[in-house]
Amino acid sequence: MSSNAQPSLFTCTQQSPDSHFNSSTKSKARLGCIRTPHGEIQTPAFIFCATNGAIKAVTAEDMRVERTQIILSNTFHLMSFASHIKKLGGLAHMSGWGGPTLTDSGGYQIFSMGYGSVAEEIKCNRKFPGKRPNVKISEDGVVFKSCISGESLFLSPERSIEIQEEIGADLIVAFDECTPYNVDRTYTEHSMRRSHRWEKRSLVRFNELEAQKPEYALPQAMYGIVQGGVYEDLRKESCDFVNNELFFGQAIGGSLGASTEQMREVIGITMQQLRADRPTHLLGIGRISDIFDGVEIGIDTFDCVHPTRLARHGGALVKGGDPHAKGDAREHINLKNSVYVGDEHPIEQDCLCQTCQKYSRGYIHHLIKKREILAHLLIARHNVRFMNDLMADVREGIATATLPQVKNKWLGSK
RNA sequence: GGACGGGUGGCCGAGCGGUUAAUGGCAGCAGACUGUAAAUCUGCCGACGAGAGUCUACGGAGGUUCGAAUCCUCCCCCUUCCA
Repeated sequence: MSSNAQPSLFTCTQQSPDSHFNSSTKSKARLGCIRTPHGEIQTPAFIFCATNGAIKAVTAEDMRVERTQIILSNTFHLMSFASHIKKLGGLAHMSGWGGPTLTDSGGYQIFSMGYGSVAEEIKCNRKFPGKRPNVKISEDGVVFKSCISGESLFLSPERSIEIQEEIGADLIVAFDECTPYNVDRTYTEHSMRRSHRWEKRSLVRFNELEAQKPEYALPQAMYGIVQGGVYEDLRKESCDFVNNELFFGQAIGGSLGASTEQMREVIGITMQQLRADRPTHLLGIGRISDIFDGVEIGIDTFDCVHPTRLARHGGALVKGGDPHAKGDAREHINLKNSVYVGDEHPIEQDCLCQTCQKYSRGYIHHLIKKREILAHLLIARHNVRFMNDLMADVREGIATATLPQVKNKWLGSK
């Protein structure tokens, strides 16, 4: 390991030229580079979720082969293992990945551990108000009752940062609470202010730990998080907070609303307020269309479980969406569907992933039906490459002012 | 030849007088999935019908009963045990 590693650095290498995304909106898409002790990330980039320190169903080697730049793991899921990770050489080394990594702070679990179904609560109108018997939040921090083991776990800003220091990711995230959609404004406001206080404490602890680090230890860099739910004034207040604290980067978190339209609106408002000299991450978002929306307003990085989870459920991402989809257009094909029986074509004819080089849809369909694990590996691998190629194309589109054409290629002209 | 236990929808398997077109599971057919409690979850799944609904169904044939997959009789198959 390098003994004199430089701290992480973000440079914006190209602000979008005067390419107009549509007649009325100027694109704020930009190219950048995040240099970390474990390597560089060309942005816009997609970050894959390796929650437990592993991408589900894809080896680190295969992630690399399929042109992955960075992966993300989770403080909450790794907290009881963190000291061992340090002994094992840190997240990047231990996992065989070796490249740039990021850890999320565990703030999302304050939310997800509280509610059974994450997706329903974060954006949909759940019929009943959320009650969270498994999570107790106080000013000090959060006690989680693990629904798996039943044990009580405690996370605070200081604890989260200490754990993230042990895990050793290049990029770490301040401890916050991801606010649900279905809470009132008062809750969102109080939660946001508490998250701000927590983020300050995160920063204090982070700076202490960085200052104490021995020569050989790799420096880390911290992201602040913007909260405020769907409320414009709260988002602004939160942006002001993040802008004024000494974070390396900034992430947009919390509930982004109940619909794609609302999400665009919330992110749009937020991006108008955030400073432009820091790398900006959009937490938890990763549909193809959402990525274009985000890139257009200047988001640099995204992370999402969608590509890898979808793969395990039989969904393979395809350019232009599913030609067989009956209802709403969707961005993937469902290889479980019987139309793929005996289909000799690869998932995508022009895809260069290892799966598409060798395996047919018909074979993968068969593997899914027989519940062979290999199905997960093959589809996940394709989806990983798909996202990486998408982002590479997006970067190319920004560089050559052809982003609208790139968007059309990946989303179809519908 | 005798005794015992069985034969239920594509398969396995509950039910043992009415609320049963018939619990479950598997298989099948779809859908969902956005800082991973997720190799998960949801719906459909006898036939015809868009639907209301109408048929046909628990080995076969009779019978008892207002009413039978469930009780009785005979027959046909199968398991195990005894000769």
